[in-house]
Amino acid sequence: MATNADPAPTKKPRNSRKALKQKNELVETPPSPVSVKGKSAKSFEQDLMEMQTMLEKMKIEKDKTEELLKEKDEILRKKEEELETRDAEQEKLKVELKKLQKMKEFKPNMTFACGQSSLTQAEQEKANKKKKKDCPETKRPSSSYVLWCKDQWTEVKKENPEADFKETSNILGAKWKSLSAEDKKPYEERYQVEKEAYLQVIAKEKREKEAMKLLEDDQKQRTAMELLDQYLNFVQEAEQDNKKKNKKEKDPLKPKHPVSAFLVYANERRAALREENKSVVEVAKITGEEWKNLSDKKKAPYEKVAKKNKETYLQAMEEYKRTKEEEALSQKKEEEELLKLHKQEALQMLKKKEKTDNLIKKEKATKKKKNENVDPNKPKKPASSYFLFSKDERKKLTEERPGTNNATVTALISLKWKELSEEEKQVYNGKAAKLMEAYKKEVEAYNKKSAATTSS
DNA sequence: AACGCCACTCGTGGTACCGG
DNA sequence: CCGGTACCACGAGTGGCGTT
Repeated sequence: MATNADPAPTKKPRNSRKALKQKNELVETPPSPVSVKGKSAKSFEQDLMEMQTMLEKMKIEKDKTEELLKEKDEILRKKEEELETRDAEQEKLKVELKKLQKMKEFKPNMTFACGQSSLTQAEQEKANKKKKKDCPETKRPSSSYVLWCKDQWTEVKKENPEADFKETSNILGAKWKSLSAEDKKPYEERYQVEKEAYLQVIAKEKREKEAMKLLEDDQKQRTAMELLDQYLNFVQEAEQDNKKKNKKEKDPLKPKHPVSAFLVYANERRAALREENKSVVEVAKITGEEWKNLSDKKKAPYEKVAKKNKETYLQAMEEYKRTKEEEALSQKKEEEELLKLHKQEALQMLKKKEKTDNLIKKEKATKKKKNENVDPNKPKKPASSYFLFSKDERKKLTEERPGTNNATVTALISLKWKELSEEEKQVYNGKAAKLMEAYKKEVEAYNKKSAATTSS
């Protein structure tokens, strides 16, 4: 009975859609039972049938929704699995991150020249700037105009007390323009003197810098090797105590932070609360709550203690800072001494380099002189047979295939020469022999001539 | 005057401090 | 894991100084 009411229930995707439609139809057709009441019993059987089919349909519907639910469950499960794997991945990443962070703590007792150079560059710049401020000879000299301005400023200000900076500048500018060359001369001279001194200082610094760079370059290799060694050691150690928590190394002498009023209170309450078997977290929560509700009057004693703590902390901190500064100062001095030593070493190196450079230069110069000393009139050696062939062939080849590069052309010539028959070679050999004869005659004549000039 | 550089300030976010 | 506080590092913004 019910089977014919159901068109095709077993397949899923399409049916589920149909099921929905059917459901809607069902919802839309409720008047039948209502009308049943009003109408006679003769349609009762019909109603029963209808209800049965309805029931059947609902059953199917239920099955389908159950199936749908199952599918949903499946999807959810998959999602959960995905999340879990993602969590695992995150955990992995965390571990990696921790490793990386650990790597950050790699503190070799030296720095490689690369990093060093960038570091020292920044440091040097800073130091240089500070130096400029500290000692006047490294300061860029003021121009003659500025020097003159310094002299004239107060005077102009006296004459024009109302004038502000801009106006005073304008007056000075006008005055300077009207000044004769002679009046400007002393300032110009002063500027030149200062400039000269400044340039010397700069040149010296530049030279020292160069020398230091040389030294650095030289040390780079050695440093790199040692650094590599240290790094490898570090990696090994890092892997060994990877499980151990790695906290920053702290200065044990540094005074500890003062305990706040709340912490004083919490510490006092802790013992009692722990006796009540409260957990750590509970204790924290309870003390926090209690502290919030505590009146100012009751808080006062704890605050007093905290205040005292802070005072002693500040005192200790001051003392600590002082000793630290002293340490830093002595260390700085040491470093400066070392730098001096390095500088000397570097300068020596530079001298050595300059010496060798000079030697090379000299050698080159003497070679050049030798060449220059050679009489340009002295007959030149004649071209060989291959040279003559090459000249001809090169011309031909470049005409035949323009754009071919020289190296290829030369290679081709060489090949062709090797493939050349004896007869063909003989042509070039003959030409070369003739040239050689002519050359010999020229040399004879030249020798006679030079002998005559030198004897006279 | 115009420009670059430097020191300083301020706000913000992060962290250490204590206890088990 | 919790509380309040102080400190630190860092970036952005700003005023002032030095140089041309």
